[in-house]
Amino acid sequence: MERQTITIYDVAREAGVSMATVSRVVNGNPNVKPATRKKVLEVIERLDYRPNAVARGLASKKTTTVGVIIPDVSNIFFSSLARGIDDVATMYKYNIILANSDGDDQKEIQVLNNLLAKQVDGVIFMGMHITDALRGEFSRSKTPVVLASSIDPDDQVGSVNIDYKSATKEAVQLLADHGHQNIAFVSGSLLDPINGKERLIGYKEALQENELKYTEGLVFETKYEYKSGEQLAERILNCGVTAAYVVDDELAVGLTNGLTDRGIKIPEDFELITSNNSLLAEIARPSLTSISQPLYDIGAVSMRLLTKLMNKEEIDEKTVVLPHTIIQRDSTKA
Amino acid sequence: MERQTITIYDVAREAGVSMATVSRVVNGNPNVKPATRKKVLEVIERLDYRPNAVARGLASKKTTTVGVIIPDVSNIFFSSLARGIDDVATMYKYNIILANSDGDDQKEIQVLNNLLAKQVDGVIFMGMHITDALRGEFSRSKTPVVLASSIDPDDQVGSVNIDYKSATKEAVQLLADHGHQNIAFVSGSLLDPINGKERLIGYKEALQENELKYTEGLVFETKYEYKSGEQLAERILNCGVTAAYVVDDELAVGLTNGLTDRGIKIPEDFELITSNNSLLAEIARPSLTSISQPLYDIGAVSMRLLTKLMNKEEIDEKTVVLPHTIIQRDSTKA
DNA sequence: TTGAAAGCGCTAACAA
DNA sequence: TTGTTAGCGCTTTCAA
Repeated sequence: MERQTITIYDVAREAGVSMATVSRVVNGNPNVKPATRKKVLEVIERLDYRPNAVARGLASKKTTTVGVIIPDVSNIFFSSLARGIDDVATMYKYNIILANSDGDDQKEIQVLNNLLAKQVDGVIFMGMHITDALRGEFSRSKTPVVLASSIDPDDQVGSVNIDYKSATKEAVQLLADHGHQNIAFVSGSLLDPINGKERLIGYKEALQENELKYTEGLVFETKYEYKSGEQLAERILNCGVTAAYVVDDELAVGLTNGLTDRGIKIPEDFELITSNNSLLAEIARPSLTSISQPLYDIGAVSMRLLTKLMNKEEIDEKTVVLPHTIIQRDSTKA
Repeated sequence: MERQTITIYDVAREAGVSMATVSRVVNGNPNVKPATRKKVLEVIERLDYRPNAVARGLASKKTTTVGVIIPDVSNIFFSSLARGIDDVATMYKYNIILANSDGDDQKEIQVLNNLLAKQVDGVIFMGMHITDALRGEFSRSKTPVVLASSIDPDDQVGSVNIDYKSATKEAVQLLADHGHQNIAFVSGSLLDPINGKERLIGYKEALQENELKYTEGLVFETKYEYKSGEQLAERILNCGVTAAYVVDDELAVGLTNGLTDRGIKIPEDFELITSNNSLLAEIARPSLTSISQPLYDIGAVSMRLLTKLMNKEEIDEKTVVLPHTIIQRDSTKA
């Protein structure tokens, strides 16, 4: 009783038409007489025929699948992007192959090649920085690539981001407006362009416009982890800091809890602004004032852009910048 | 200057061997003379040949891809599972196609069929409940299926879970030990077997063993959302409840914050235990005592089980039950 | 150890 | 409107 796979050929024979005709009705080609279409559809139904997407992919050179390279799905920041990507992908009848890279340069390349071997029609990449090697792989493949919430100095590929520099500047400005003299910049690796090029510059500009001195001692480089934030509390206090701009929510919550555990009152004694407005910012106590990056939208728009690239549609602008706002919560004074 | 795709045929010609031989060396078939292998490898390198996985899939009827149906990647509970799945998948050279279902019965079926059309070698399903329709689809396809953190009364397919009943019982026991008379059971839909069959029974058993009366009024059915938890605080207090077992972390944090906002001191006036030990339980203030489900491991073990199923290996037990513990934090008294 | 050749299930000219 | 016929790029007998 082995279940026999029904092929297009079986349907053609049963319906008394050619494979081509069956293929046409399956693909919604209008050049089929209604009566024929009806007959074929009936047979398809009766035989429970399901087209084999792999064969289709080989013949048409389209897999309706896109590769998504993500540092870590279990990180709420990236998974929010991923959700936006998948929803739009589904909307356009694509599936996504999701591959975790841990932000590791080697893995990223390996994963990319694996994805290309699977003939994905496009790739969405999330990562903190783009190595030359990776850039090389991108450009030698003809497969369209879009960076989601990742920036590349020379934008050969599409990308969707917010204006990190301005956003940071606004956040730091808000802190300066509240009279803080020592405002910390709490970041992940400064080698990542979003931190080192965009945000840090925004931070410096804001300081400058408020006639505050920039000191390297107030720039804290650490990991995007809850624990790291917690541990940072002590060091930050020792530096006489009274306000901080933090680039990551998990880190920010760690810092918040670390400060609170040391008896610091937020926002009375210390004000803090985080960057991603993920659920964590809302959940934390006190809840965290945050730059609102439209994470879901960044994912969604990235995928939308990718569909255009895959269709070779005319693109007005390969580099999309989405608007951001600042959501005031309880980690800053009203 | 169109980049010509290099096929196995090109390699064969350049190396002066047949396609079959190239195929053998690519697939590591030992029946190739070392000298020949070397020659072929050189040509592959020189031409930068990359095998087309789609063609391979069509010819071999294996895609080295598995489908993963997930209610929502952006939910930390599921994304933790997903991470475990992907890591093991990578280890065994599989890729995952991730598809969000929103836990919607219709979508689940649609997504499953889509995945099967793509000829995935196996499917991992996460979802709160399995409808008959879905069960039907599972059994009529020959593709192996594993449920990750989802239970099915008649276990036709593989599954990996913890013992929800016992875990719940232990949690409620701990609350009863602390002298609480009115312990709430805060759940998602009771129609979902994990809640309605497993956990609720564990709750009832614990009550019974402590000679506490079971009242429907102390069973709260709501959504797995932060907001829902927050809103529940008022209702719960009105019922004279002094302790709660909550099935979901997001919900639990919502409830915790809702209670705290109303001036309730946790754990002094109210004790609470949650179920998933995700990052949220750690981040919340007070931090939440939680059943520790090894989420990553459940995902990892599910995928491992699936590889066995796909290889038609002998399985000792299709239904895996992983151990759980209770992590004591600050939402319960020491 | 190697090669020839028949598919895998479908799409897409091209012809009719 | 429909059918014929090449492939798509690879794996896998079967023979040599």
